[in-house]
Amino acid sequence: MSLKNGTPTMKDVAREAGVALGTVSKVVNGIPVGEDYKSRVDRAIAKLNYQVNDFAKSLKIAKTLTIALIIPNIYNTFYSSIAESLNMELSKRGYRMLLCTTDRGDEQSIMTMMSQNRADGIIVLSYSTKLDFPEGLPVVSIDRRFSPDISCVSSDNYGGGQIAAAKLYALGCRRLAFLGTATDVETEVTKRRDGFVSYCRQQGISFEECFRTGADDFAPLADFLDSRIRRGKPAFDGIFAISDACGYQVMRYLSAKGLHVPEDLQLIGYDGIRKFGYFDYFCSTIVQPVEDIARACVELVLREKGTAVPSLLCLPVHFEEGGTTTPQR
Amino acid sequence: MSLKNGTPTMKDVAREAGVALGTVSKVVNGIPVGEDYKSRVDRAIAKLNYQVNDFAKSLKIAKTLTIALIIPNIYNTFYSSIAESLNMELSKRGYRMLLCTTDRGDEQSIMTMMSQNRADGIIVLSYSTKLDFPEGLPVVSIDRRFSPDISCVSSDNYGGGQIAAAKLYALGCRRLAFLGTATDVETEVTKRRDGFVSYCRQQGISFEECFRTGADDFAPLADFLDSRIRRGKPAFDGIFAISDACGYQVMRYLSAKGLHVPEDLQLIGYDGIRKFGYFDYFCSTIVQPVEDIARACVELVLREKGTAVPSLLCLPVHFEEGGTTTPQR
DNA sequence: TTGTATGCGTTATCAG
DNA sequence: CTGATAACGCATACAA
Repeated sequence: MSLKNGTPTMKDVAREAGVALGTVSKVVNGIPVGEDYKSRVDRAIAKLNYQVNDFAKSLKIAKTLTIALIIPNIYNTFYSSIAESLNMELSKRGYRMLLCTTDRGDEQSIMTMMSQNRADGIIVLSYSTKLDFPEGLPVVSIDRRFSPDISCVSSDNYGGGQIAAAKLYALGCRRLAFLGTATDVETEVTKRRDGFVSYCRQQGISFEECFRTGADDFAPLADFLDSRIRRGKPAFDGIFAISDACGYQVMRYLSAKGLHVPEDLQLIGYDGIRKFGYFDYFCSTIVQPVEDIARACVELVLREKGTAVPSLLCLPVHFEEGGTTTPQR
Repeated sequence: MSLKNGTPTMKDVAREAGVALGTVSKVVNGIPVGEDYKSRVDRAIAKLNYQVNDFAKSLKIAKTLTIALIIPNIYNTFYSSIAESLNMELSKRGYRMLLCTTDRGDEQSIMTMMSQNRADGIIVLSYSTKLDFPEGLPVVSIDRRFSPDISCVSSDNYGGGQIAAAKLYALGCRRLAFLGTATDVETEVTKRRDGFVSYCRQQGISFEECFRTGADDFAPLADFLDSRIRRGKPAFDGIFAISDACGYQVMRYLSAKGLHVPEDLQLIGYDGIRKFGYFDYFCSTIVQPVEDIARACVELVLREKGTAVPSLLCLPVHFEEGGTTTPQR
């Protein structure tokens, strides 16, 4: 008989099993106890359908069993897939995820909020203005290096850029273009360009590049594309866009100009975003290993204090055909 | 000076303010205390940057301050926008959201999990097999009526169907088609068809309909479309698809067949999903009021026990042009 | 109105 | 190895 509201407590289990409270706690936490004791406790737990109260536990061990995820939003398909994978990985380990979106609201108040007693660690994916983190809280960042002692997890942006260039070249493109975003904050994402440029230089491939200032500022790219289109023919035959979203905008613009992809020129994006989250890709793309990234973040943020952590962890990417490149042979 | 780990407790505040512990608690919870007492406590709170420990509070008041969201996944753009809005609305009221995705994992174990002591209420958006909810826990459902005493919030599916039919008709379509999904579980979503059919009948518009068995079963629709295309011309000039995702699949199929949208036929979907979550719509669509739905869900699930709740709450939708209908004048 | 004491469900300490 | 018992931080009935 459970005492009051129906949820059995450890005390109930102890009484049911005829053992002391501490013994139950030990069994629950996997601390060795006598064989017969253990089985009796196990039976009582099963009978009462007992489950530990996370709140009491948290209070006692001074851990929240919660990891905060700071992310711009969750409706952008890339962010949401990251969030989903993180959530799964965390709950698999008995942690909950506290979702903090920053698009509408100041990030700093969020930081102070969780510095108090709401999270045991922070996973942050944010390209926005500088934020400083609460002392002593493990922080793992995605795609951005805040400081040497804050682990950063990202896809292999540099390698991805190389792959994109190599792919375009292999598909017959000889004059390439990189369309990117010139952010005010330095992130790993810029390495996509570096890898691309590196490959082009190394192989002696001619290329151009153009940058916009943000995701909502397409004008520079439009001007650039305009200036490179003569008599309906573009000055290049292969484009590497810094993201699928950027690539999509480019495609839309090109098609408005009467150009056809991939016939007139081929295009590769980055991220691996699918329509509706699970249909076809928006464009041929360098796919980020979202699940691996999530797993790495969780492992790092849950790491024992004191163990050495890498300052940067790059996970491999791969190319996926998505209709904006000519399928090979 | 905070005692041990740096986080000040109520006791610290009491000592700092020179009042009793209970007084601090009262101030924090807005219970009237003497004016001078209150100001002293407030000052101490500010000085120490005190913040209540949610876990201790939860333990004491036997509430988790947590609402569970049960949803198939979070990468589908519609689901993720719902999740984001719910999260914002909940955190605005001091609640956290516990995200439970059901796509990969059994839903029932989730239910029992939260019946124990993890959530004060449940918001569920799931079309999957029957699930029974823990006793005494407030449950609000989206798009599906589990039982008369479980509030259901949805967009005005019936009205949306009518709007779609009316719109197509107003745009000159005279032979319509409805493409839907025949689910095994009855949901509010089916009313999209009902509203559509109702309008057609009422106006004497001829129409056909075809159903698939699930989102991953496009074959029936393909067969249907095939059989209705003669010499490159479809037997109808307007399509209402039960969702944007369905509409997108249809568009893709039609374009593979050499048909042009909206020239050869016009198409309206449902949901209001944008590419990448914030670009243009995939198709002309009936837009769901996601934020309103979220707000309604939160209000209902947080409602005081005993207050009467509606068994069904329909929120208005509206049409948005998305390139698959001919823009009006 | 203010202060005190008790207990929420756990874990951890320490004596048997 | 086991079993009482003392916190953890807070809210609240109860006493002052």
